[in-house]
Amino acid sequence: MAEERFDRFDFREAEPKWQQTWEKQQINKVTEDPGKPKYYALAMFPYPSGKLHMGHVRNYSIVDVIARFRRMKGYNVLHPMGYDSFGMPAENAAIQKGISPAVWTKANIAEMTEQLKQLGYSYDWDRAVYTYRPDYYKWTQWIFQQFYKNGLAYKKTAPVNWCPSCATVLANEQVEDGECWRCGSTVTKKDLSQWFFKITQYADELLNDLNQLQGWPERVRLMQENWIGRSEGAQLDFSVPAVGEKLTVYTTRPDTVYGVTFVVVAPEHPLVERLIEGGHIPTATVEQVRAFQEKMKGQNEITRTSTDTEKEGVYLGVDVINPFNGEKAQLWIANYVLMEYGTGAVMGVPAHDQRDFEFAKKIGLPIKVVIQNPEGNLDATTMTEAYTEAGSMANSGPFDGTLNEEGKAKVAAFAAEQGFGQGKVNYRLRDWLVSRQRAWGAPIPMIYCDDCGTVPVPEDQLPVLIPDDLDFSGQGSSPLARHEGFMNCACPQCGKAAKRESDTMDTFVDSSWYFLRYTDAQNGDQVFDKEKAAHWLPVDQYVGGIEHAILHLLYARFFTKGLRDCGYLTIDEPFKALLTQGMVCLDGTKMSKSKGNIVSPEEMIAKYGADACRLFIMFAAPAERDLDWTDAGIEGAYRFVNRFYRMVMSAIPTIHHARSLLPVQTGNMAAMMGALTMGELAEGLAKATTLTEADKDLRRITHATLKKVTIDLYERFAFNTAISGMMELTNAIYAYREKVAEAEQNTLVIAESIQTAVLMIAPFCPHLADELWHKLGFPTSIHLEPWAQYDEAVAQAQTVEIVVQINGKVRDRLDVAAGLNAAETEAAAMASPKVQEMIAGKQVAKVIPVPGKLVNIVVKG
RNA sequence: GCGAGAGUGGCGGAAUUGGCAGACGCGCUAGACUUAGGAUCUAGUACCGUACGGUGUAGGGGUUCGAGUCCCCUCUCUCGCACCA
Repeated sequence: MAEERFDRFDFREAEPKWQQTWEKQQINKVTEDPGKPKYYALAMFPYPSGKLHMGHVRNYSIVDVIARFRRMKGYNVLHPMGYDSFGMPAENAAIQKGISPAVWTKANIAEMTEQLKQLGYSYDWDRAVYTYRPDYYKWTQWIFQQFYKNGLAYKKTAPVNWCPSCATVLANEQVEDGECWRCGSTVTKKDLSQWFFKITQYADELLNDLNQLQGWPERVRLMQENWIGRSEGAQLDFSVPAVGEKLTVYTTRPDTVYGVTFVVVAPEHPLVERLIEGGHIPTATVEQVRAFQEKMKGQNEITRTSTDTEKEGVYLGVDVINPFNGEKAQLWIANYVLMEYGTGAVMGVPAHDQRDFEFAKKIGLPIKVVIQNPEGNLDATTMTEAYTEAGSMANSGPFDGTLNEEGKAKVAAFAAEQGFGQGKVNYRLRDWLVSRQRAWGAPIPMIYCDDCGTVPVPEDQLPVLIPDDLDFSGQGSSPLARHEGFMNCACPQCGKAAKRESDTMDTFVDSSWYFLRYTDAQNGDQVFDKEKAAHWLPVDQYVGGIEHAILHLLYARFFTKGLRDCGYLTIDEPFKALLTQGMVCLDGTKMSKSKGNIVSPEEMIAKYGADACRLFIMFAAPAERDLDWTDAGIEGAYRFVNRFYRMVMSAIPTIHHARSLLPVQTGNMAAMMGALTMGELAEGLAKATTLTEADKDLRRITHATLKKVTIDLYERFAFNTAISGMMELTNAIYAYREKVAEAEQNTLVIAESIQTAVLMIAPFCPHLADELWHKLGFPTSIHLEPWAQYDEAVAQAQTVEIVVQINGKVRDRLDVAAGLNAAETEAAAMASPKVQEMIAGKQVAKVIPVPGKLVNIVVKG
């Protein structure tokens, strides 16, 4: 017989063995089961860039632990995986290396799937989705058309963000500090006709429903709230006598409208052109205006819109009229007014807006106080900054004396009554620009016909396939636009020659609905079965990086609401709870290829095994926080895996011996193989009458640890403390077996503590756990076992140590019976001779007993 | 500038409800076992002090019998937004 390695968990042999066993037995396969509560655990699916990095390992380990734990707790768990596999890197590989994007993508997916399997994640691979495959993007295109039919997708010409390096447009959310989120190039503006999704239609709902998302981190909700940027105010029409038209301004402070001393429009405001065309602006000024416009164009958006940038502008030499009081106000253009927000025109109230104040001071424009402070001493001539606090309206005609907060609505109502304005809500959120001038994405399924206009590709002709003979030599327009066979088609309505849309969809469209497809991934006839979707959704726990706080999470929320309104979903929100995991760092900075500070999961798995890797990454830091990778740390996890293995292996003969003393019912496979079931153990221990103090202690620690770990995994996602609890239990088991004479050791107590420990470690180290479970004599996988039940009574200590403080300083420690009330606790403390000695001759002012914890005696003198 | 979060031993971190600060792990020290060990097991390890004891959770103040935890001020770091009218 071959020598069995006893001192170390042979992960090289055991991990692949168990992976194959699970796959063969299909233990991770899941279908709807009305007999069990459902649980949908989801990790953000990866882009197949090549190999897994530690960030992936962290993300997927967290979700796997949650999924495995929930399964053991009796839930029917949906735990899928897939690939967000359209996008630029594949196309760049095609351009640079001449490999087809599909081939490149497929190879990467194969490699990453292999690694995910090596890590022992419990995915139902039958549900995998691959966004680059026609069977997926067919439905991406189908959803586009549902949105089109329901008015949620439209085409318009607008100044859009353009990344010159990626040669494509970008959504607002994909511009970070004026730079392309992907390549970092400075983004410019271009006027183009592009497809948009009408996310702004849901602005209010997206904002309000954030309140429902109590399972989300506060800061993500806040980021979305800020991004949506709702503001309440009014639009007011100033008149421009020179051209006989209205100039509408947007303001959140209609209560200050009587304080307007100038009006500013964005340099690119159309009114400016009309004033120039009409000859209303002096020639010398026109030159200044043109120069100013040029200067603004040359400035990138960051500098122009930075708070630090000094305010500057040009007086157009034209006046506008305030409709409230008929007063004239100078019309200016200035750098700090943006065409994109509101109406591109603002009223200048220097007394009550800091920006206007600075501008007025610089230029020398008048300042007029119209909100008086409670002291009543606000004076335009002595002000050093704008007064933006509450007050009562002054110099404001019929509104004088009105509290300004009330005045806001009153002024807006008055404007509406008089026909020169109305209350208005504004959002920072823009519609989502989804067109991309790239080939490796889902083609937008639209056709342009000279006679019929824009015509959707009929549903039975979906998907619009990406040709596999694209020319990526990278010249001029996108490869799709250059592909004659793709571009030329017949109009579905009139049959005449027509052209296809050459743009593809933003890859964020693909990832906005992948979690819906998991509920029915192989459906060839529908996007998904409505009932299956209704069964699994919403996602119970979503886990991913904070970098998606706005982009992906906002888009997915929008898609959910959009598909609901198209009649395909019954939920309002896709992700009930969200956990944003921290980054994996090395030497204090995020691991990244460009910085070269990478620890490769591949090497770590090869050296320490998947279980040790998983354990370390879950132990080293709380899930939300950044984690510093250390070699010493994973060594520690590796040591613990082996220490745990030895603990169980050395106890197995004892446990099997205990089995032999008990009757075996026929057909009990586990019993025949020497195993004691958890039920038998509980029963046996309930009857046991000879438990020693050491036995009771170990049982108490076992049950207390089980309780702690259960709560940590169920309610807190405190994986690090769950693991530390298991380490403590391991230490306690070692100590018991070290300190209690062998003849005195209780086999049932040992078996209970050992088996409980193995069950608890199963979600973290699935291979180790199944190996040990098997060695203990169980014929079936531990991952099909129920989670152990803790006994509250056993977990409770019979005696507790209480601390006796005198004036807040610890002076004595007493062992007292558990469950004493306040008076009994106090009496126990006062009975201590040591305490009596220390308070002798002093006046006891007060005694504060805290049952089960401490007693504080306050003495004087 | 605004908003959010964080600051605890040599290091990662724990303290869940205001109640023994430093669990657990790393590192380090010593011992045992060993031909050997960078394996394993055992013990120790916040700081000052020989000790009795004292001091300690970024700094300062406050509430309380009692504060890492609550309140106020200050500092540092991280993230998000950044002239949004």
